[in-house]
Amino acid sequence: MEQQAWDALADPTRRQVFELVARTPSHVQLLADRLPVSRPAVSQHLKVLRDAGLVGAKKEGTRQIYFADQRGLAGLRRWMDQFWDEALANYQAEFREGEND
Amino acid sequence: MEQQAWDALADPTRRQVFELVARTPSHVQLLADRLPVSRPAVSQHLKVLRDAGLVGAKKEGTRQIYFADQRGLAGLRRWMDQFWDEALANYQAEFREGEND
DNA sequence: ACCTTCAGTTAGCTATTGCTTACGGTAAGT
DNA sequence: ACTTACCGTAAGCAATAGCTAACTGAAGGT
Repeated sequence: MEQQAWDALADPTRRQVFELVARTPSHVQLLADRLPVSRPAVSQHLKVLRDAGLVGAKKEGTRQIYFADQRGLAGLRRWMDQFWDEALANYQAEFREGEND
Repeated sequence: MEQQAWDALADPTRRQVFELVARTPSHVQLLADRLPVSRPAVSQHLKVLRDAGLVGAKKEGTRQIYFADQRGLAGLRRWMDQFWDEALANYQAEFREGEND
C-alpha cells in the first residue's frame, strides 16, 4: 500500500503529472499538452497515482478533473520522518569516530 | 541527482537495505544474511544507494561499514514539504466546491 | 440522429531492472 | 607464501515498466 506510492512517484514523468495536478487541478488533455507524452500515457499514469491514493478525480461533464490527494503522501512523510533522525545520528557517529586519526 | 534517490528507494529490497543500514551501520555480509537475496545483490544495491547519496562507506580492514547519509534524503524531504501544503489546499478546495450540490 | 470532444483500456514493442553465477582482487591470519 | 574472509564487477537471464497506436465508449452541441 505504501509501496504503490513509492513506485508511483519514482517515475519522472509520473511525478511531473502529480506536480502539475498538485499546483492546479486539471483534466487529462490539459496535462498531456504540457507533457512530452501522449494522452493515453497520462491516463495510465493517473490510474497509478489514483491507486496509490496520491490523486483524486471529480467528474465534471465529459471531463474529469484530477487533484492531488494528501493521503497518499502521508505514508511517505511518516517514513521520511522516521529515518531522518536515525540517519543523522549514525552519520555523525561515524564521522566522530573518524575524526581523531 | 534527485531522481537517483527516488529510483533507489522505490525498490523494496533496496529500501530494506537502507533501513537496516540506517538503524545500525553494518557490512555487506551482515546485510545479506538478513535479506532474502545474495551478497552481490546487496553490493549492487549499496552502489545505487551510494551514488544517490543515501549511504556512505567507511573502510575497516577488509570489511566496509555502510551507514546512512542524511544528504540523500534532504532532496526528497524538500520535495515533500513543497507539495504537502499545495496538495492539502487543492484537496480541500475541490471538496468545498462539491459540498453544495 | 449526427458529429465532436473527452476519456479509459488493450495489444504489442522496446528498454530497463533486479537477480544469480562466476570471476578478479585486496587485506588479515597462520 | 598460502589460505581464508571479505568485497566489487561483469555476463547473462527473466520479469517488469512505460510508451504509442488502435479501439471502445460516454456526454454535449447542432
